[in-house]
Amino acid sequence: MFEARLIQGSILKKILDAIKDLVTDASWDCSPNGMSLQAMDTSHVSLVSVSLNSDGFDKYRCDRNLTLGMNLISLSKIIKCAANDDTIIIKAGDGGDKITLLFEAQNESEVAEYEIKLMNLDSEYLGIPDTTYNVTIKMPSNKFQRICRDLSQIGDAVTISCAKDGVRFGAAGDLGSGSIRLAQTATSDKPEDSVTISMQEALCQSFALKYLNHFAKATPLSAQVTLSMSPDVPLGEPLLFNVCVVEYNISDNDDENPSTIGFIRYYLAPKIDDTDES
Amino acid sequence: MFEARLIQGSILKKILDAIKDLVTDASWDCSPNGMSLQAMDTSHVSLVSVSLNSDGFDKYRCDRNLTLGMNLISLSKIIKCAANDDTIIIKAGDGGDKITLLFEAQNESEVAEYEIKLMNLDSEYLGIPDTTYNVTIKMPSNKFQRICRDLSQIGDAVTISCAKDGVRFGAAGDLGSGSIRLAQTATSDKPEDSVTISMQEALCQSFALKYLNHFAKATPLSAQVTLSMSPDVPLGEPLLFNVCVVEYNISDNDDENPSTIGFIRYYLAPKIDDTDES
DNA sequence: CGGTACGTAC
DNA sequence: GTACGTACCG
Repeated sequence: MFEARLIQGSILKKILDAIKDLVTDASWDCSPNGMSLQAMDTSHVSLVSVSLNSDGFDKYRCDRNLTLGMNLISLSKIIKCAANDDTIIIKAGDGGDKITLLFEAQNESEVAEYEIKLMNLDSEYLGIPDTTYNVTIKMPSNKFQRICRDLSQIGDAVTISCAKDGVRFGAAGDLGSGSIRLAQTATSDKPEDSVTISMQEALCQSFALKYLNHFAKATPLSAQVTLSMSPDVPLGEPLLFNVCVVEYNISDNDDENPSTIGFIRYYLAPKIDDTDES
Repeated sequence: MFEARLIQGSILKKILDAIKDLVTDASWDCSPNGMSLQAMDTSHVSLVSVSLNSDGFDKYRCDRNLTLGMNLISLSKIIKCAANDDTIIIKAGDGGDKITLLFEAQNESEVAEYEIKLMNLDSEYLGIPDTTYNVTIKMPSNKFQRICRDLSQIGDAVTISCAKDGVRFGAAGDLGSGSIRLAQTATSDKPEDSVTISMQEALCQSFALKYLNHFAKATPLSAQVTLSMSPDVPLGEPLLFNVCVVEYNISDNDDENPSTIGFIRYYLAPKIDDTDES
């Protein structure tokens, strides 16, 4: 028996918006600690990881571990049937082949019930690197989204150059080139708008904007985004251990005392400057 | 060395929106007096002229005359990367093959820098007629845009009939016909909404709505538009000397004391009632 | 200026 | 049907 209740159902809508264009099928792993999902994107280039703590739910019960494989496009369609202010309840029986979603309106006079068929998905093991990142950039998520969108006009890849006092996002293409420089903000600035850089050594890496634009769809989840990177490791090291992590906290925003109930992390390998690729 | 600084960068965004669908490539002529651009539209039917006075900029320096040929679609893409409240700085070196655009955010902690490659464009001489127009109609620009859009539903051409007390815009087509009559407003009305007619003799001419709809994209630049025309000259006279001019002033709107910093003018020959054309 | 909504293009 | 860009509204 599994049951999870989230008063602020709009959080689930935002999570689905943030991953459904990247991953079509995935399994939610449910344990007494919470629900989580890991999956490669369709082109097997990036990796998405969602984690929701059990104590972030308004009610959470998980008698034994479950793996709920499903089509995320279908889940997204169903979740869109909930109003933004609905309470969402996810239910699953042990060993069942479906989950039930309940959408309760605030006045409780209306309840919608949807069922989604589950799928048996090959549970590919996803080795998420347990790396310590030397460079961490925390910045307004809408600014990050805007920068990625703007630079997509210029080229396919963004080059991120980071120093202690600021970070530069650059791109180049047929029509010219562009770059945006952000200075680290004073600590007195309000937290939402702050740009915070934490680093041991300078860094310069390139990433495919196509994926970053997909990641940036998580912007409604959090006012700030955290980019974590490490300078290039020596050639020959496996690429998976040298990635960029784009992380958004999932918070209960409507509450008077907002609390983080989980996170969504995207992992992307840097684009190697290889003249072979067009 | 050329440098022009415009605090209200949104003006440049509006100018590009007003011309990019009509002209793909064009040269900006920069002189100590200001920047200007003249170009025929892609189908060589209409003519666009943009002029920005040097004293309309917040800083302007032009050591020697420059011709900056560029793709306006590319320029428009880059300009879209500026926020509406950014300050835009245009820089060009003498004889360089690129210009630099700087977008400064209001808080100055963010600076974007874009470079656009320049092109060598054939500088076709554009004989802009130095005509005195006998009929001038000044009216709200949004009303003109709406009339052109509405009449496009009816037919391909608008017939403008003007008398001292008012003007009529008419069109006819397969599904029927339509016409809008505007009376000259009392002088007491507020300037933005006023309709002002100045003329020596009555006039009736037709114009292709396709082009007028393109011209009307300059509507965000100015609350009023001026249509200038002359009655038909005798047959046999060259058509270029008998055109309609659609003019929008370019103003610094946000300022407490708004000032005109330039204009955008569109020239279009009347559509001759010729049964040969379909 | 940010968010939502609509319309268009893929 | 989905995703993007544009337009309007708050």
